[in-house]
Amino acid sequence: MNTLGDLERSVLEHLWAVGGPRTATQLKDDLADRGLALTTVHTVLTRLESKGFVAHDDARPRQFRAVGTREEHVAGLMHEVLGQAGDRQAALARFVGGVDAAEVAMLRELLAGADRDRLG
Amino acid sequence: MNTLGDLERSVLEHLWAVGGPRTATQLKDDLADRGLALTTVHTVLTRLESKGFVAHDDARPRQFRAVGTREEHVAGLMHEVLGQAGDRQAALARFVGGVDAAEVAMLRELLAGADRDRLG
DNA sequence: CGCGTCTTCTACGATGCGTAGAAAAGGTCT
DNA sequence: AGACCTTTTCTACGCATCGTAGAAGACGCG
Repeated sequence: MNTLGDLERSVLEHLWAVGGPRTATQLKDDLADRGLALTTVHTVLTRLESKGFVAHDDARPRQFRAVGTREEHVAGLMHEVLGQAGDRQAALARFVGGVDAAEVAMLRELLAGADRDRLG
Repeated sequence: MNTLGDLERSVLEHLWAVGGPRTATQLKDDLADRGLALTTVHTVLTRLESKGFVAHDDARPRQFRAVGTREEHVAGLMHEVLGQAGDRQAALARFVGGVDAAEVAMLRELLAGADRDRLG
């Protein structure tokens, strides 16, 4: 499944947070606390790209951007994880047993909405 | 987060499937298609144990068993993944958008049940 | 006590990731 | 055009994890 290193995750999350394209130099500065070399940022971006999380254009200072949103990614991972369960319903039952009240309320709303959609 | 290798996963899933304790020799035979050496099975069990997925007693042929169920594990992972979302509700919304109708029905039941519990 | 089994210790090769230098490619300024 | 700086790519090293298992030690049975 997914497997991102710490640095890969940091870079990707920064791109998600920024929401737009970013050059390697900008990213290096954005993550200045890490004190990374520019080439390190490039390597990580290349790896993220080969994993399908990032894309770049061919403008001269390359513009890198995240493919998809953080929430899409998380939802996708959740489905992937759920797929590992033998008994999906049992796993879902345990899962909802651990979400907080506000989220339960929201889920109920969403599910009701899904019904309305389905029933026209 | 989680990070199990292929073999570790196979062994753990077998233990989940079996549901009870199993010796290293039994496991080696259970996974005979892999053609593993007994020591390999032991190594993997030891690693799974150090990760908290397996426990053994101190009977003479050691009995290894899974700690927790597969569904608990999956539910735990789902929470872990959800915790990575910036906007949990958005992630949940996307997530439920991708579960099938039968599961949606079950979720609605579960959530209604949660309400009944909460309201006494 | 001696032998077979079970358990632990140690290790090696492959892969993934953080990290970055070296080199190549491309633009800029005079 | 030539020299120079920035950007991009190539290559690599060190470390951790994992599949894999040999070697050696601990244990129980005949």
